[in-house]
Amino acid sequence: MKKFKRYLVTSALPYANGPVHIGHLAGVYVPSDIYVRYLRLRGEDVIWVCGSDEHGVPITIKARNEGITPQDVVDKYHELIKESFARLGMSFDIYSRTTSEMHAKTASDFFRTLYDNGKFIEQTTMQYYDEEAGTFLADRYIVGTCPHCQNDRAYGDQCEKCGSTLNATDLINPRSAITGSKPVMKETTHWYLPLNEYEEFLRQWILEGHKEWKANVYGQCKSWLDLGLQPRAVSRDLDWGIPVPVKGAEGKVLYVWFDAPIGYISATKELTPDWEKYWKSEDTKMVHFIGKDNIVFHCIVFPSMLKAHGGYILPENVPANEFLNLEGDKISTSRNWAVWLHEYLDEFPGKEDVLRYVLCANAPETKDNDFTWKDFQTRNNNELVAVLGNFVNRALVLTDKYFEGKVPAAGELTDYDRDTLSELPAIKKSLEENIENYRFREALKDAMAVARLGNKYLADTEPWKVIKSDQTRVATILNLSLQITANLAIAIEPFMPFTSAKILKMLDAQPFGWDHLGTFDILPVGHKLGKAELLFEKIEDSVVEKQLKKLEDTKKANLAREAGKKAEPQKENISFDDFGRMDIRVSTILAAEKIAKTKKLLKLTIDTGIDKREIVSGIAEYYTPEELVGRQVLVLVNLEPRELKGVLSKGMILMAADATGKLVLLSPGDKVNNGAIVG
RNA sequence: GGCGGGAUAGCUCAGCUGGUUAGAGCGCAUGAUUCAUAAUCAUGAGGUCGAGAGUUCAAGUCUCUCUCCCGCUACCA
Repeated sequence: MKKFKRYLVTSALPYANGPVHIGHLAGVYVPSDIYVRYLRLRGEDVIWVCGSDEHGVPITIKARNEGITPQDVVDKYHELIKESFARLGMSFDIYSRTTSEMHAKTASDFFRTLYDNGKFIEQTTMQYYDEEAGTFLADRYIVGTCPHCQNDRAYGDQCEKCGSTLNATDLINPRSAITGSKPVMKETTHWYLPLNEYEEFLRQWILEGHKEWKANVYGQCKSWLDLGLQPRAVSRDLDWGIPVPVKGAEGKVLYVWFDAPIGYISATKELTPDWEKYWKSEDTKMVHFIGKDNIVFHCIVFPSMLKAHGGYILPENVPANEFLNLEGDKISTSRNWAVWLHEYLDEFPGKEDVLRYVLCANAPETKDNDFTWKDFQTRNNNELVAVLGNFVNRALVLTDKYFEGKVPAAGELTDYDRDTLSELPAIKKSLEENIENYRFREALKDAMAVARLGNKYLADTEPWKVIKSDQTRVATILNLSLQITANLAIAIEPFMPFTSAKILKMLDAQPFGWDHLGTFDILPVGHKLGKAELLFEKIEDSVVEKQLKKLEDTKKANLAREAGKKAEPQKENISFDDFGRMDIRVSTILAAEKIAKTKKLLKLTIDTGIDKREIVSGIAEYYTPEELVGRQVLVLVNLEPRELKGVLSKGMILMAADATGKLVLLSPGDKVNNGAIVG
């Protein structure tokens, strides 16, 4: 195996348009902190860089909605994120931001190098332009009527009501989100990174060279490569971001996905003048910690950028986690369905490690996982309090009671003592292997095994009984128990640094290096211990109930918001003649069948009274074919026929969307003959 | 529909290149114990490894088909 001299660890840059929640933590930051703390304990040369990702359209939109500047938005969240990370003990060597001067220069130079070396394709296309604001409009800045569901607040890239993916040019009656004016098409030039030219290199590097990557990561990459890569635009028409450093590119900035990963480089530069050692030496091991939504950018796009630039090393591994759900539902910032880190820290002071423990023990390493407050409570009470805290407390209290809080001398060891101690090196080995292979859940179990070992040792040796007959033996037992406690402090440090520090304080000791793990003379005989205190406290049902109530309230608030949503504003007036041209008839569904190879489409055979015909309708998600047959519905029969998936659809079934976007059929209130005119 | 990931004890998950009676933590039952935050320790119950077929002396592990869940993607007149 390749031997590395130093490590460069990066964690996905959190996007500065909101606070950090438990999903971010479990997926990215907690695992990377564990990894980095472990490497440091081993005395490795390691740096860990991260920072806020502060460019991009969503931030400008948020700023506009709140009536503040984009800089205000990112300042606010950058500070909030940075502070809450620090409070949770995230041990970044640097937590920077992409609005820093260093980053602007680094990203700009990076682009310029690629530009000068002819690595980009320049392409001129037509895009919407707002003449009133004098600016091109990003997809998100164009609002119009969705061609699918008639929602007149659809965005240029997506309709949030029906979930359709759109192109800005699909919108009916497009208007600018900035001024409300009607945009015009105008020529614009952009630069594209021809990813297709890197396909072969990526294939070799990933598919051949990194078969050891996690299944989800490797699989995603293979999927992308097999589909074939397309050139990807790296610039945008926007006034928030890093200006494209090319003459004539005024009003254009680097695409946020181009500049964000370069933020890792900028942050390293800010951290150390030696930055090149970490980015350009083959004996540096670079590891990107990310969530699964970032796989393509870190495994395909960024490596292609680095390759195009030349001189940079590539990541050795990209351990991406899946997603964490909350109480059975997907975490959502917009629906406020999350446990926010800053709120947790305020509501659970002194319980930083509890969250770290629970998120690691239940991390979505191989598949999406669920965070529940009940599980949080159970793990705290039955594992942290009962196993870890209890063992440390027992060892210290017993020493205090029998030896006035001084480390007693170990006499001759029994076979049982030796058997117990021999477990530690094995635990250490397993712990190391698991961390080095990014299996943090298993690694945490190993660390906890040290405490379990200690509890078992005390239960089996029964010092509280032996003390009546053999004080020397008890001295040995407690010496070993305390050595195990010291071992425990080392083993849990990467996972629970606060608790580790507390144990050290109780032992009145300085941090031990990783090398001491598995040894039994860490604490010298006669050493006076500090004061024992409880490491963890039980979490009562009422605390859990309070959090559940909070989430329930969020749900209620969301429902109320949905229900209270104002109806869409009325559309422009039309003439009676316009209306008269629509031919809507009452019809009966005679047959319904799912169209193969689609998820939403049903082929309906209907009796319109005029004839029997087929209509394709996208309601398969809401109605089964069986329940449709025999129902009377309203049908727009003179709509231009259109072929869908090989079936000619002659007309449209009228439906209404409820608050959740679910489509509901409309039927006559009483039985009416087929063919009856609606109007 | 295509692609990727997942489906293993009540719950949360390990099971690497196929090899003896399928493991862990929590929960449950029983027993032991009282130094400890009613914490601990031991023992046990509990699994046709999503379904079916195949390859093999041998399959949770490989192949095929199917079902369900998650993500990306196509489909919505």
